[in-house]
Amino acid sequence: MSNKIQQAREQVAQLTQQAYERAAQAGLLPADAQVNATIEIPKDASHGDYASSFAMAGAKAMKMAPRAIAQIIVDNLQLEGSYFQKAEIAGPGFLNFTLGAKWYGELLADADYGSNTEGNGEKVMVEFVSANPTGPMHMGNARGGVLGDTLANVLKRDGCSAWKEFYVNDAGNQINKFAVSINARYMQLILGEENFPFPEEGYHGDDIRQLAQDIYDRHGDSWKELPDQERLDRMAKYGLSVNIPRMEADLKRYGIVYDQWFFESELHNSGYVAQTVELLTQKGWTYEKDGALWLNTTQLLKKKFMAEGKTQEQVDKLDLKDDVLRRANGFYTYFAADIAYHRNKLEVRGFDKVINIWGADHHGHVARLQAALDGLGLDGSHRLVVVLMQLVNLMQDGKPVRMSKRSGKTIALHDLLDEISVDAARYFFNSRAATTPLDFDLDLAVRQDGENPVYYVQYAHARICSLLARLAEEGAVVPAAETVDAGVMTTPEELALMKALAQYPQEIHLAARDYDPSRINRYLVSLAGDFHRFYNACRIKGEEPAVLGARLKLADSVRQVLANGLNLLGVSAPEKM
RNA sequence: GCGGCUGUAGCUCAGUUGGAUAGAGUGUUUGGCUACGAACCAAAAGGUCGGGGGUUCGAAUCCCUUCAGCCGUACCA
Repeated sequence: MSNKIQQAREQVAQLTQQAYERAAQAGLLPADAQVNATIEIPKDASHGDYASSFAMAGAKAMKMAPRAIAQIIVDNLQLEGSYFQKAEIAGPGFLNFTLGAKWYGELLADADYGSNTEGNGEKVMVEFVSANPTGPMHMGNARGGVLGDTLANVLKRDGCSAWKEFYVNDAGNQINKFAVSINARYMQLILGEENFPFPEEGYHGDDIRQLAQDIYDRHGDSWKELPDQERLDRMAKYGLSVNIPRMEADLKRYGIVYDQWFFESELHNSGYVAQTVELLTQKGWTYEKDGALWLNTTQLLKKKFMAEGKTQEQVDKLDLKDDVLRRANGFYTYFAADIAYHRNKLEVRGFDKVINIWGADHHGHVARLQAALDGLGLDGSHRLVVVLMQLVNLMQDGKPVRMSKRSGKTIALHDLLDEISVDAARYFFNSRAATTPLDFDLDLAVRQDGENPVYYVQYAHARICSLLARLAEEGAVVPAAETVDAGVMTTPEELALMKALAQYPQEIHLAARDYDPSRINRYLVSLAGDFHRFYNACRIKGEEPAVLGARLKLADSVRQVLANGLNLLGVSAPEKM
């Protein structure tokens, strides 16, 4: 659907400018005044549909009172053939424009709801969840999952080419801890719990015991005699072979299917991490100290911040530190692998932009990763976008429940989905902008009633489907758009509903632009509300044919937008409830 | 110290480029189905937009300052 909101806005600017030029030519207003007018949609419908600040903004340049300017503009406006039926002066000098039948007619005639072209086919990757494969996914992953999945959907509808990716951290210390933990449980099975100490830093969850039990069931105590390193390698390999498909299945159940699962281990095994670090060295960004290889992050960050407009003084005040890329023991750090991974995204796979959904506790790593990519000449400062997601507070009985992976007391995603519907979970986790903490009320979440706003939206959809079906039985079908006269719909409820429909493409664009898919939730609730009010105020059945047809068309358009919007969120649009 | 996020109605939160009387849900109070779905709608009540300065025709929004809460500042990932 073309963006009717933008079109009307542009026309207000155009009409106003033309009126000004006409008046200037007639000597009524000073010529060649540069006026920077804003055009907005008034909150109060009695102020018209669009308001221009032209007269107020031009008062200084023209040395005239705003209302006097406004009067001359209105006198010289030519609205024939435009989207508008009238323009009035109000308040300190606002020019208030009211939409007419032409605009509403085009709106209903445009059937493709929500396919923008603003994204210009930009190749974008959204990497999200990327949970450690050492245990079940938790509430934070549940939020990040919806956020990333929905954002990618929104970007697609805005005209980008969006790719969904999961980065599997199957290398490094966490995996080592994972192996050591399984190993300890395995040895305890054989030797008895008291005869083999469980490592202080290990994972304490029951899932680790289960993995050890599985290994014991299959192989008995035959792994006990293996050399330590080989036994640990086998433990890790087995654990990952169970956990990764399990994560994939849990996410699929949650409505999330990735384009690619990318393994960190491949970056190491192929030598790409080493090669990337070597490249940084060639560019002069590294140095050796205490046996380790360091990245000169301080310099890179200073360069980045200065380029962003910070002063030397501000930059000097910052508490910056360099980072280790290769440890004294010869192993590469996670940071080194992350640089290589993002180089792969931008350089090897050629994404124009990469978006990462990260927990807010990782915010300290954003600037340094961008700076490292800058150091590679990849412009990470602009091409890497990190959406920092505030953590989820699990609430029960009005009190926060502390989560800790170490103690094993986490609420897993699959447990959550046993309690509440996927629809409710997906809607709930997308109900707030990523930057605000989310309180997840367990008591509320388990309720599957009207408390959750998702039902309000779904109900509107089901209501329309039912309505259309009922009328179809009586021979009243949705008319073709070109036969509909939108001008017969004049009640405030009908006008408000049509304007709400027109807002959809704009919402998609803003959600994409701000990386904030939670806008879609709020929009859908608002649209559903506009529909319910319309439904309550305007009857369809039994009305005269022109009105019946127009309202039927309107209801069907709302149904389509609700269905499209819910689909973006990964929430079902039921025809019956 | 330095840095990030947050502070708006009793509660949970919206608030596009600065705009007109700061909104919605929920909760409270009161109404509306012999009607196309009442999982709905309508009305009332509820505010020092954390505090203080500044910029201007005009500030929840921009700038400065200050207070409070959460988080980060590893040769962990």
